[in-house]
Amino acid sequence: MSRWKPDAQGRLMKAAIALFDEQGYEATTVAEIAERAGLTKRTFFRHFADKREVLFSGSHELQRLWLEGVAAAPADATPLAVVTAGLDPVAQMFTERHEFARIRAGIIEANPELQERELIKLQNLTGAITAALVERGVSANAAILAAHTGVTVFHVAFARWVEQDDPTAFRRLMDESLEELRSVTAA
Amino acid sequence: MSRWKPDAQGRLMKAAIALFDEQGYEATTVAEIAERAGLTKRTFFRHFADKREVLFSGSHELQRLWLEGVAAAPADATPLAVVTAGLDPVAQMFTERHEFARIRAGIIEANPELQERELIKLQNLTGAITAALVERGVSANAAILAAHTGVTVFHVAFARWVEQDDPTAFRRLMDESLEELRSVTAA
DNA sequence: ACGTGTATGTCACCCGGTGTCATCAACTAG
DNA sequence: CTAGTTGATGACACCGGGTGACATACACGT
Repeated sequence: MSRWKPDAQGRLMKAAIALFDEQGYEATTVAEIAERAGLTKRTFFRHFADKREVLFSGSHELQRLWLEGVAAAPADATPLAVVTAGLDPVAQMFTERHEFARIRAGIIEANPELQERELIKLQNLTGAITAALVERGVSANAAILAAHTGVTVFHVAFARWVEQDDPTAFRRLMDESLEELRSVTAA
Repeated sequence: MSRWKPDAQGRLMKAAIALFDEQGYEATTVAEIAERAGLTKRTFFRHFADKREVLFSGSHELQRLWLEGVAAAPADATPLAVVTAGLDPVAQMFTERHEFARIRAGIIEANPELQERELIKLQNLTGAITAALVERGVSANAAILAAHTGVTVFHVAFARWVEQDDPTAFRRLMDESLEELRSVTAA
């Protein structure tokens, strides 16, 4: 027996999401979240850098999966093909978590603070993908634009995916968005 | 004679930028900014929704100019051509403020909080351009992707522009970024 | 001269976030 | 078995961002 109940971080995340969903993000204090998890405010901030971060621990996993897909792309693939090679594992992960993603997206949509955090996570992701491309020998300019394009496709498709009911539609929605983007940018 | 010194908002902006540049964003308190402007903390928050916003009052002007350019685009232009029609007035405005833009960009680059705010301003801009396109009869999907593309081009070119010394290079850098993006997305 | 509107000041308050020290079970060394 | 160490947590004081409520004093129209 350990001294503390296990998985304090997970308890905090669950308590936070439940409270945000019940009564809203702003109306929920960190002390409330901690209390529901059987902990204190000070301990919350030992596990999460700030109140928003409790909703974004998954962004690391997203980045890891995407970069795995990038690393697995064939050596002769175009920069954009390398980026989109990351979409397969990503789609798979999200498909298994459609309901959770919807609840979380609803919370974020209602709060500009949380949208800001989401956007900077996507920008960090863009930066990581750019670095991976440069590592493969892609020029800095092409890398940054290919990464931006891929993340935009993900972002747009994600928004469409949470708005509809089919959990398996994510991969298809990303392909459609990419096709539409191609047709928009075609001179 | 009016009771108060004129342009309280402008004084607050100038005081804020000076202090952020001198001693950093985090190290500067709102009370300090207000004091340098001859006002109080409470009055600062009557002019700006929060501490970050004092650096972003220009985003409204950017959006206004861009949308003007969009409105002036020929009726038969492609969605992306409509979006990029906004880049002319935008480039002109920034060209006249290269030095200011550099200082401000330096402050923002040093602070994740400020980067978040910048990103959501760009997202708001994307939304406004999307709405303008839909208003012109463009489909929602094409509109959102064309707007994202245009804002990405602006964003990438802006970062390159503040890193070099020629104030007049902005328009050219945007054209180059757009060309690179086209070549990246070309199947 | 008298109300009305408006930008500001004052003050009290809440909450997010941090630094510091104490606590106490689990582990490890001897 | 005992003593020292480690590591997650609690307790507490504190700072700064942000807000609500009320007071103040000039400008302006009547």
